[in-house]
Amino acid sequence: MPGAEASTESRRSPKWEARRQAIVDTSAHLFARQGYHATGITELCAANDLGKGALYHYIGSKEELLVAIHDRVMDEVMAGAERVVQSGASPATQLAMLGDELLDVINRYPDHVWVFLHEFHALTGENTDQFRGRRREYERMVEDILRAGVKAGEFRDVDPWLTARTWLGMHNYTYLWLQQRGRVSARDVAKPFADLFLRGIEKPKRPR
Amino acid sequence: MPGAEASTESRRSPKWEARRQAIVDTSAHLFARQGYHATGITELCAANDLGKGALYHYIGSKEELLVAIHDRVMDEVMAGAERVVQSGASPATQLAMLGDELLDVINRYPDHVWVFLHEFHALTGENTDQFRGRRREYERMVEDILRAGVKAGEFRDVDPWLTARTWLGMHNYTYLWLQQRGRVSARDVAKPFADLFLRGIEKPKRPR
Amino acid sequence: MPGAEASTESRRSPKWEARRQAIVDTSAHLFARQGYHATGITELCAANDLGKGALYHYIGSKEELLVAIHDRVMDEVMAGAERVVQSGASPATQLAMLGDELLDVINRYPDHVWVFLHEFHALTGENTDQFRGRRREYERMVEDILRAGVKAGEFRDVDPWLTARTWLGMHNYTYLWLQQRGRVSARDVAKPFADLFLRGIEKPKRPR
Amino acid sequence: MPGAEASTESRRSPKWEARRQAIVDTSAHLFARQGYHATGITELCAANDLGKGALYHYIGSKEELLVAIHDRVMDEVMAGAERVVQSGASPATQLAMLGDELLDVINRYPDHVWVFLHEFHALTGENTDQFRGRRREYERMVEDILRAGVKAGEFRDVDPWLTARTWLGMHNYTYLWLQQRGRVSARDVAKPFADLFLRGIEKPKRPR
DNA sequence: TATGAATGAGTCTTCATTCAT
DNA sequence: AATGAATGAAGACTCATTCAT
Repeated sequence: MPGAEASTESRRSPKWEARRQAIVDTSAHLFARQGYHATGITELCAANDLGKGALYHYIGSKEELLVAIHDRVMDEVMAGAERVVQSGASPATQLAMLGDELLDVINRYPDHVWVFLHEFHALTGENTDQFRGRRREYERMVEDILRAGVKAGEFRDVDPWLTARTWLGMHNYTYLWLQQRGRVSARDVAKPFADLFLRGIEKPKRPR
Repeated sequence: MPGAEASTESRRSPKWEARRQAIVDTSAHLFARQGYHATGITELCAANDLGKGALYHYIGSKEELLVAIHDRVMDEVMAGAERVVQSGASPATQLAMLGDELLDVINRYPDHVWVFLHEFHALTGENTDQFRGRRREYERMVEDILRAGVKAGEFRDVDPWLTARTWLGMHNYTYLWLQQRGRVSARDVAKPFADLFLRGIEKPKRPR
Repeated sequence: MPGAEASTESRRSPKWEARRQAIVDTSAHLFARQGYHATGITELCAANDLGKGALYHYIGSKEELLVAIHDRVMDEVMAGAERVVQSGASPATQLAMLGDELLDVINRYPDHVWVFLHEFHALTGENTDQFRGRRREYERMVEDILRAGVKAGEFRDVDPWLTARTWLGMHNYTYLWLQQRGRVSARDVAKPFADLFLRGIEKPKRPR
Repeated sequence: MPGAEASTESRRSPKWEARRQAIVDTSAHLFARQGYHATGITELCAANDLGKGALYHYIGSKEELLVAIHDRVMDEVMAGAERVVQSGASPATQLAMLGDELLDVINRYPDHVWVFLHEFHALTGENTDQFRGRRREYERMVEDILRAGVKAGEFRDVDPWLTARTWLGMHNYTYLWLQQRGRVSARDVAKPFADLFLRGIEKPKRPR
């Protein structure tokens, strides 16, 4: 059940919703380049060609903007994970698919992901809890796939918790450079990643 | 040699240096927990039990503090890398050693590393350039080891640039959780990392 | 005659006038509970179930709203005073009647009176002058009754100016608590007030 | 136990304390003339010849300023009431003394009292509760004196609750005009007030 | 060495009001 | 009659930094 933006029916007009989305995207770009705290409301106004009042008409508050960026990322990431889980493929295949999906999100939303991975601390109160929860949910999915692979004898007897974090580090960390190279698609990275990782955990035919 | 703290001869008394170092460490802790921008000078004063004037006597400016934290990390990381390079070991061994050293730094300076990986954007002017440079230098060392391993036929024919970033992601990303678990030492993580990574890139005896 | 609402002929349709009056009353309630400055236009819109444009169609400006509330109070108060003066009763009776009338207004328009007594400062320009004038006019009526009573030998030789303000204080101050108690009518308060006040100023049969 | 300003030992230097008090007084004047909400921080800065940062160094927040003004009034009022209660005089005398004390405060702190009586709503959270409590405490003292007088047969059988509010209205309302006249002292008003009020509630020798 | 008062540009946010639709 | 997007000045408050003591 991905993309649950509180309610399916928007409380505002589609025009408002579209403009808001544009503002969220523009702001994500600025936040990614300069940092959340270092980017002022005035700067956001200029970038969106809007007065302060008008900007607040769309965003509610600066933190709501941050939440919207986080949502964008998490919605996409969880949607991808959902597709993988429901494919019913083997653990190894699922892991490769999951990498594909994750890098695809990082590739399509580099700014949003940057913000997501850097500015989590700027969230306050229940926003913190909400995203910590969603993040843990995703991490557990990775762990579960690993556990399944180990149980099925497909993978070595690795520590699922630690190995999941290894996998996550490899993939998440790409937000720093994924778009620097003139690569055609996220697959160009996801493929070698899956190669390396699966070789790294696969059960050897004969003990080394 | 690494760790060029502007000049080898301290411009201040040892007492001053010691106090300054203490302030840097205390501040790193606050920055790591709350973020650089979210931590005010007044808060630093309270944490260090010092008035504003006195604090500035030691730190020069808030950004200098940030630079000092970055230095602490980079000095340690580069010192470790230096030891590895000068060991003259095989590429695979060097990679394992490098992981050991890196995780050891992350383990010993979790706050500093957190700040290092999160607040790079807060640096301005030539500070930005300086650390970008040092970071690239380290990345190139990883690439070089990989390249050497490929050349020596120890590793598969992987892309050194991409694979270096894979390795860096795996290891750097541990700053988020390395201290959460009751692990005894950084080795407990470095060992499985090396296992997984080396299996992932080693040249198979027979083609798969 | 009181209640000069700028002109006797309404410039707008009766429907418009009715709706405007409803808005004035709703707004008085909000102003009384939260204060004039603390109540925003947006809040007034919500309370009246109207958009901003529509609200302004009826109110002209926020200050006009405040003026209308002041008018409501002053019109009622002066109308009551007029009835008293034209009764031709004795000074003591007139004072009692005036108290009845005044507390009746405070009882029927608690919100409006609250605003009237608290937010006078928020009026600007000639609005300030207008209501200062009407207020003084009322105060003078009280003074006049007292003066007449003294002259007629009904009251002691009190200072009319000071005694009028005593009377006003007693009565006006009730806006703070008049509705808190489950009293049936304003008379329940007006009667003891008149008792106390008239005893307090009546000419003693024999000097004390 | 009047004047309990949280603690007797000030946490700041006497110089700071003095400057703060001066700011409180200056601000009370502005608030009294223009209203709390209508007076901006910038205006307070100008009136106190201080920059924004420096002003906040002394006041903490605008609401703290409001609290300080309220405290000034309540501390003085309660101190006066305490003196009266401990005099052990008769109810009638106590009532007269209390009027003296109250009008003296209004006379010495006209601005503070204006703010106290007008801007109570601007307080938030526990500040609201605190002052509501202190105010009720004072009201109860007036009620108690009246009750004692009735019980002792000194006063008629009046309703203490209602009569206390009558007394309070008379006296408090003077804040609007007490300083307008060139009166020498608060006693010039307190005396006629006590005369009127005591005659109004005294037990008649023979029933009227 | 150390204090803390002072600075003033900067922070995010809200305001009453207007106007094209 | 009514909408709600847009304005931009003003709101309260915080910031890193300086400097007389």
